Amino acid sequence: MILRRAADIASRNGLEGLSIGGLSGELGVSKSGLFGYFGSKEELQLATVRAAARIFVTEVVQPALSVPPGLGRVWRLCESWLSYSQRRVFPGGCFFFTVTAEFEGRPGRVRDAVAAASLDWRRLVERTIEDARQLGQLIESADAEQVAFELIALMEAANGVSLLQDEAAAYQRARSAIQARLRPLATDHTALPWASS
Amino acid sequence: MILRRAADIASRNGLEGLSIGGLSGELGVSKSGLFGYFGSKEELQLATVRAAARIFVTEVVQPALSVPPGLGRVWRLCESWLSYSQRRVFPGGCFFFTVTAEFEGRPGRVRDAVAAASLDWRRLVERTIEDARQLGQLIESADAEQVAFELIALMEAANGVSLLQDEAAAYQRARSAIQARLRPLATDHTALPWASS
DNA sequence: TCATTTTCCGCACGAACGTTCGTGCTTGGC
DNA sequence: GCCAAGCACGAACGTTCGTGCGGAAAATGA
Repeated sequence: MILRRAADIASRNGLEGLSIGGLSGELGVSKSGLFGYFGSKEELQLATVRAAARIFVTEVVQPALSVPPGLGRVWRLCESWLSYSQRRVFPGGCFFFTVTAEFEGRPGRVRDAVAAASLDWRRLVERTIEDARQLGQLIESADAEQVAFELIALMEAANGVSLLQDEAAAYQRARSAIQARLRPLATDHTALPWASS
Repeated sequence: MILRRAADIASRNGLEGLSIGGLSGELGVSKSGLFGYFGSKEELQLATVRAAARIFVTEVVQPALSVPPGLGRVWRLCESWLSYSQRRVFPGGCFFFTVTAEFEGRPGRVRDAVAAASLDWRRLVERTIEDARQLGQLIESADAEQVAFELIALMEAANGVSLLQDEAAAYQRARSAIQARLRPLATDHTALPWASS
């Protein structure tokens, strides 16, 4: 798809750095032809965000849904996110990390779309943790929103550090920090999901 | 200073979104006059990074250096960073958060400067933690690099979340997460630095 | 086969970008 | 008082941006 390439570029240069002329040149089509597909640059940006969200779901969310709810799914969600970032599914690391930082300052429809996607992701992590708690796999007092905030923080930091100072150890740091955060919350310490891998 | 305004703009729109024409317009000077100061846009960007680093030192590092080394200084460092972000010293939140995400993808002198500043900051946090450990205020097994990675992750996440979904609670989340991370590392639980405030 | 519709390309426009140039105005040293 | 030097200005350069228009090519339906 055209939008796949657009998301690749945007993950590196941001959605403003994504130019219609540059994109059409890379794809070997005319600028006006590509422009006609979307009608405006903003629409191209919005379509790119949607396309990136679909890829994100395929790469991160769906693998986690293949394991049953509980602590195992929480861990798998983190693991598939880290893998998605580390494998450079987008060449500039996590698409939403780049684009979120780019638009957090200014208003507009693109910012709203990015914020909505980011919120969806956080809610998903929260719900996955809350499910694990209600299944009795996490202690009663576990605060899903707080834990989700912290896990996402660790994952995004690994993405950022590994990209800026290409330090692959960042991912291992995130992994062990996540395990250390979840371990005291688990009710059954003999069945920690990462012990088997 | 001219560069103060430049850093403000860049914290919102990035260093590429910082245009010479736009900046000169806001300052009421001519485009070519402002251009003459720097000679190129890249030089303006580099000067802006240096200016932002000076502001960062004043706002974050120096307040922490006013308290003696140890766990108290570690906490103060985190607290002044969160305050610096929350008070919007730069209107777009932490300057380096925005600019780091912008340049992590591509090469060049600006990226190197940003990466160096980011690394300096991480090293400072690591050293501050390591000092606390060697002073006996943290347990022997405390891993300064790992802890620094996690604390920075939490702080930056608070910055990002509060900007994108203007959710001020993010800062409180980061604060309590940092405390929870440091608490089991402290040797003297009766003198935790945040208990007094 | 022909008419109609859709797709996409070439081209051009205006605006904004970074950059250069020539020229006055200010100012400090003799 | 004068001259040299340095600033800051307006104008213009070439490029690239997003965007609109008209026509060729291709696809579609009868």
